[in-house]
Amino acid sequence: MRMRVRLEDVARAAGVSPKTVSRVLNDEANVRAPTREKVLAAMAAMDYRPHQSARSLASNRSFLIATLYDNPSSNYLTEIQAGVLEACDVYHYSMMLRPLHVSAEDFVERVDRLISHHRPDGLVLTPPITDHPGLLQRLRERRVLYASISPVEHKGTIGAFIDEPEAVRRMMATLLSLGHRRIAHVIGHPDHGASQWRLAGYRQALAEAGLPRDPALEVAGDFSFGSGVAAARRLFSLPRGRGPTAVFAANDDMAAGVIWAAGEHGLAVPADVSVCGFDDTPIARQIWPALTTIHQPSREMGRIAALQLMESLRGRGPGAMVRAPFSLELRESTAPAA
Amino acid sequence: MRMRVRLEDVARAAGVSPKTVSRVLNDEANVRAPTREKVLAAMAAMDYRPHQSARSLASNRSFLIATLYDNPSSNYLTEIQAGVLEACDVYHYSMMLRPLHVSAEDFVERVDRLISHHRPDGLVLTPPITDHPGLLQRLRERRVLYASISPVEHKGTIGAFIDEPEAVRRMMATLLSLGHRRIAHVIGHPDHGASQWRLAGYRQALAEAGLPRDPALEVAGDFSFGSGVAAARRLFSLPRGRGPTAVFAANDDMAAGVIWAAGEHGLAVPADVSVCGFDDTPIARQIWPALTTIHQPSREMGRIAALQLMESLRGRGPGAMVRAPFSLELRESTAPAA
DNA sequence: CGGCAAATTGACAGCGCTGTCACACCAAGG
DNA sequence: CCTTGGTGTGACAGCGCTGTCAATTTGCCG
Repeated sequence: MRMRVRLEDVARAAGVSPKTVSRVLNDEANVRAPTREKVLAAMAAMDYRPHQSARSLASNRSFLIATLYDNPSSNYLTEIQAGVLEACDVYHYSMMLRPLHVSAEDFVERVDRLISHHRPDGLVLTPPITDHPGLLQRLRERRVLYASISPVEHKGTIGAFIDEPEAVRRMMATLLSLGHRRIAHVIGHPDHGASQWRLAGYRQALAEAGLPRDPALEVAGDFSFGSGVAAARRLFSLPRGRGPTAVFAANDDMAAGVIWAAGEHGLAVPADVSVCGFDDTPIARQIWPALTTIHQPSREMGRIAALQLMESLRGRGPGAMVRAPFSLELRESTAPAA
Repeated sequence: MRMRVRLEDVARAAGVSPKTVSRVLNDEANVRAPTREKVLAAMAAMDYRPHQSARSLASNRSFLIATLYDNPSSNYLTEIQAGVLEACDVYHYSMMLRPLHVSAEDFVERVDRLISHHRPDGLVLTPPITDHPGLLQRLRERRVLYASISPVEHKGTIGAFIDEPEAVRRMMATLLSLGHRRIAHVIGHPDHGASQWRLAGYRQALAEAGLPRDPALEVAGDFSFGSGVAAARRLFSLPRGRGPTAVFAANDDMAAGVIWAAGEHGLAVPADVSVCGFDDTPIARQIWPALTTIHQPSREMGRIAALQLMESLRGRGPGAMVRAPFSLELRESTAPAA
């Protein structure tokens, strides 16, 4: 096998110094156009591939970003991940993935070790890691740049989000307009900001519609399928007339659990009870009946967050917190109240 | 912020040469126990973290493995991925992920570029990439080590697999013992070895049971939920008495599609038709009724494959193709034939 | 105790690239 | 004509670690 082509070889071929090739490679200013052309031509002709480790060592950058998550929903995460990878492709970065447990004793320390070990140039944080005060503080101390997806606090943070309160309002309006009056809510994992927004939105919508709030209809979950099943069992065991005619679950996995439990209890969806979710992960279309839900452009959000991160790494402006559009997907799991 | 601790600093503190610290770091032979202790103590005391890029540059290793996939099933992949990450943790490797399209013109070239760019020490291949002759040849040419998960050809390859023919046999035996005689099969993606095994196993089981083979009951799919729906629509449209009483789908996603289509056609599962899948991905428990399926320990297989890879990278033996255990999960989607 | 092989340790030169700074060159102004 | 200041390019010294090979120490034998 041929020896690898090094920057020095390109320099020789182009008749310039290695440093000039380095300049072209890094897209630096102050290289005359003809020189740049010559170098680019030589690179192409020799099929030059820079050695990342050497670049990292010399320049103290890693061309690596790490995506941190602690999320039981593999569907959601796969989407985010795909978006981040798309963005990495554009900027010739690579990505590493890191599953974590926010509630673990050594959570911050683990991230710390990750940073020391792999020295990523930046991080992409996903909920609920976006909202861990201890971690955020540590990152600021270490001057590690990060982008957040759907964080609770937008100020001073770059990343992507959707207008959650508005989305919840739309979902509740839909259920109310179908004539539902006894609407239950399956609450998400308490560590997630999204759980708060969705619960608050649910309560506010009831209040605005002049409906009473029934504590029996607010059931705790943790975003997992199983917790949806458990919550639904409680709801469907309520005495006649006190149970819900519609269930708004804080995410799709739990909504799927609710539908599963409905089957178990001999309830037909949507004839006996309407069910809706949130996020529009693939499972929303893979269950029967297909789930009415809020479509959250997770992949796009991953892409945007990573782009913001890499642009601010490159020093191209400070980056921003970008609002992504959501949509309400009306499918077969909801129907007019009986 | 303190300057980073370098190997040289540890050497000074331990009173040995940098090279000796390097030896300890790399777990090399020929370091006396007391020396090793001293060095380890100094490392711990100073919280030393080696600089990966420097290691890579000097030793021409990257401590990186790449997992390549082209698989529509995010559940399956998430599991594999988790297993590979577990193994990476043990050996202090990192992993990168690469989605690809085997059928793309430039498939091999893309992998080639990936290798030149990131110089992973090894690859983990997942189906159907495990069986792309062009790629395998290229990898051998470039002397890139790889581990395969469920490849068609085991010879000369390291990785993990399950005894597919035996698993299919068990599944078919179960359906037959429930009294089913008209059993349909939804075939997987033609590029995947698993599709061949599962189809062959299905046919063989019918033959051994003395049942006729009905081409109308063998329907093509591609492992996706949607293809399961499409296949089932065809099956459920067969004239009375010619349709199946049980459907064996080549994976869970398609089985979920079949159940979805059953709902659409007003067929009850399992009262009117039994359905079973293969893989036991999370969706198997998240639909109603829960899916009878073959549990494939995907996570474990990912872990094993990555371990085999890293052990052979370390020169600890040649690595092996390891058989992982499967199990039949009897759930609610199957029942005796009507 | 000398002598030899094996085990252990260290000196040194890079790995392939970029930061720093010096130098060469040019246009405009005095 | 010589400055001045900006722009473009190159020389050189590392970045932090490991491979090579030589030097030293150790263990063991007669």
